[in-house]
Amino acid sequence: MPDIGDLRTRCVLPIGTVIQLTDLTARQIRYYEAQDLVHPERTAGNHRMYSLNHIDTLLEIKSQLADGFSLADIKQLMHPRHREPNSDEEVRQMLRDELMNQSRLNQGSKLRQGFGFRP
Amino acid sequence: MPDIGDLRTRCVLPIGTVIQLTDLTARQIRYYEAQDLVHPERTAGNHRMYSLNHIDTLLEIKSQLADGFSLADIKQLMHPRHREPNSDEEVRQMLRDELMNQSRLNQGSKLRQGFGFRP
DNA sequence: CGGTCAATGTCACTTAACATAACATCTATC
DNA sequence: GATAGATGTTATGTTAAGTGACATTGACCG
Repeated sequence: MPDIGDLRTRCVLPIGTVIQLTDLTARQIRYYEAQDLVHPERTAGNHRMYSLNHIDTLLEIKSQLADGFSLADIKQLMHPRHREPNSDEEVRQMLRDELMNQSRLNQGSKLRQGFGFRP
Repeated sequence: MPDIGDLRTRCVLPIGTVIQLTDLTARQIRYYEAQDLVHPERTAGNHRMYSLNHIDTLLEIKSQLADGFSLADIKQLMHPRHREPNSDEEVRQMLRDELMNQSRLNQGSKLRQGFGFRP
């Protein structure tokens, strides 16, 4: 085995490869970066380079989007700064929800909807 | 974990990354390919793309070269076609030799030298 | 309904990365 | 000292990727 260091964190993948591995468009990938959801490194020539962990993140974003979350929501989930609008329990519920891949048929942002739990 | 398939065999690394990971020059990497020692895939635009297994191979070549083998030797070692000039035992000896990283101070091709074993 | 916003597509233009080919160089070996 | 193996260097062309502006689509909202 090569002495390559941590293969999951080393930024060795150009955006073209990321497109293949995630089935996202370059536009999407760059937009998610603009929204502060991924932070690829740059080459000396300013080209983005991604790690396998970045791939994971992007696939996670893709999955969350498919589940009806907005990018803002996802950002909240990834960096739980000061959880204002929802209680911790609600966040946990969201994560459980996501984990079980249920509730795929809603419209709009789940966080904005408040999960439809308050009677 | 993403459904990325076999990460060791998937050709996702451009030559620039290979240069970083192996500390070889582009010239060397392409030359080894011309000598039939590595066989990267190509993108639609004809750019070489390497897998982690290719990295292994290149590092192996680098190591063998450092041990005094010629590219022709290494090719023989990698594809033992019809072993003519040396007996099986000699080849095994070569491999043992390589494995123990001994005899680093010789000059010329080890195969051409005949290992200095015949009295 | 008309407007706004979020997410993405598309186009134009520029630069970095990579490809090939030819020639140069250095070092053993014959 | 000519030859062959391994690599450096340079020139030139093509592909991949960068940014920025504008268009589009679909929800939502007053």
